[in-house]
Amino acid sequence: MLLRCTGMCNYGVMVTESARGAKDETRKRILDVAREVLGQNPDAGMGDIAAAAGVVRRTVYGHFPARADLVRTLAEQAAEEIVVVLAEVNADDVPADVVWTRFVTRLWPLAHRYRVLLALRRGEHGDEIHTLLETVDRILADLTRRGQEAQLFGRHLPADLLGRMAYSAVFAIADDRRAGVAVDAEAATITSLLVLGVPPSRAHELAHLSGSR
Amino acid sequence: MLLRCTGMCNYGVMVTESARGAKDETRKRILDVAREVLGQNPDAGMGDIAAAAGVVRRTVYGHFPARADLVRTLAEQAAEEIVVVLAEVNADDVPADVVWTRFVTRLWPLAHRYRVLLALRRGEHGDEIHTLLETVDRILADLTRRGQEAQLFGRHLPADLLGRMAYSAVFAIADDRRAGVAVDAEAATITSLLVLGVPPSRAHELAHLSGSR
DNA sequence: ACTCCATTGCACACGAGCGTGCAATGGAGT
DNA sequence: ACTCCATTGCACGCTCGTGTGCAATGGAGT
Repeated sequence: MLLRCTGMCNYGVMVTESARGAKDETRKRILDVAREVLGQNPDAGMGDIAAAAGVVRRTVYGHFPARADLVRTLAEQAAEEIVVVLAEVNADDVPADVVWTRFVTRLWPLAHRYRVLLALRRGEHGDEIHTLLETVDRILADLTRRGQEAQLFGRHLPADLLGRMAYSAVFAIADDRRAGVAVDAEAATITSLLVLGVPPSRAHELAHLSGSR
Repeated sequence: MLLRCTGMCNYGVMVTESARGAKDETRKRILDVAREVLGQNPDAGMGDIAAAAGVVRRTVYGHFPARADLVRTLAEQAAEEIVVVLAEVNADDVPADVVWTRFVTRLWPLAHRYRVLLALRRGEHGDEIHTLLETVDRILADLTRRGQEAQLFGRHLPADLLGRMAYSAVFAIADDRRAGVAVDAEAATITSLLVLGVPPSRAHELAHLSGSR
């Protein structure tokens, strides 16, 4: 009952390396699979995840004491990755619409990894996840506001909501099963720019430049 | 075990009117409350719904033999209402962008009623609801295609996906708790038009005309 | 007063998912 | 060979939501 260790414990002790390596590998696989499974069905149980990962339910509990821990880890990873991308792309001396274009372009290939965030936003853990995405939302709101003040983005919606709409549009596109044709990064970029109120011609121009980079 | 009667049975027999009237009233209240409750939390149980409706759990089962029947009824109602609005608004001799504007304007005041559809689309009943919305999606896809062919809408996305994006944008706006300011129909209309690739100036013009009708 | 009947307030059985405990297995490192 | 230790397999107990059964209540219509 002393120091509950959720996840990474005795590092620095570093046992034989490959023994621990095996365990980490399993843990990683569980996380990868869980991201996929929960992305398609947020209500999937530990049993489903375990089966999909090729292990027994009991094993999952060996890595994550509770289902909530697994979900939280997943959400934290996703939010963290997005923040990193955002930090790399966001520069004050670059026009907001260009920043946004680069952001979406960078985000797109990873978008399927974050379906879990969208799927989880509603349902059970709404509040916890909302907290995790607060940082993302704030950065996005600032960027959007900057774009509005530079007359690059529209003012049809308040900045915070507008930012949320624009990037949830990206996820919505990536999310859409039953796409007749495969949708590419350029289409997603254009759509999100349109949401922001960027004129179609400019949106195409931006997306095309970024796409052929 | 003979003829299972889910919902409206012995009509035409019409018992004393107010006795049945009382029951229908309760049923209606349950549906109204369930729409609200399930809209906020798709995983809400029969107990939650009953409590919110001010009745006992057992009573709900008196009106809907199973939880699935309740949600199906809700989904059917919502889909039906949307189809009706669409039918009233959609005319071949009216430009697609005008039709769309009228559609969103008519839909907006009722949008909160249909959050349940969005909330239910993922989770448990995805397939059933998908079927119900097939009609809506088809009409929307046709309309969108018509707009694209008339050069009114963009071609950045295939027509079916574009249509879905545009009207899910409306629901997304209506859905957004934590809106600093109340968002009005005009803002929602503009946003969905932008998604469709309508130039901002034209989008504002359309939304404004429809708003001051 | 008498009769319907919608609602109530318990009772129960059932299934599903969670989280835990513990002995057994088996592979990789020494 | 011997030792770790991650994984397994099966055992529980627990909670929670579902759906059903049945007698009791009480109000509204006659």
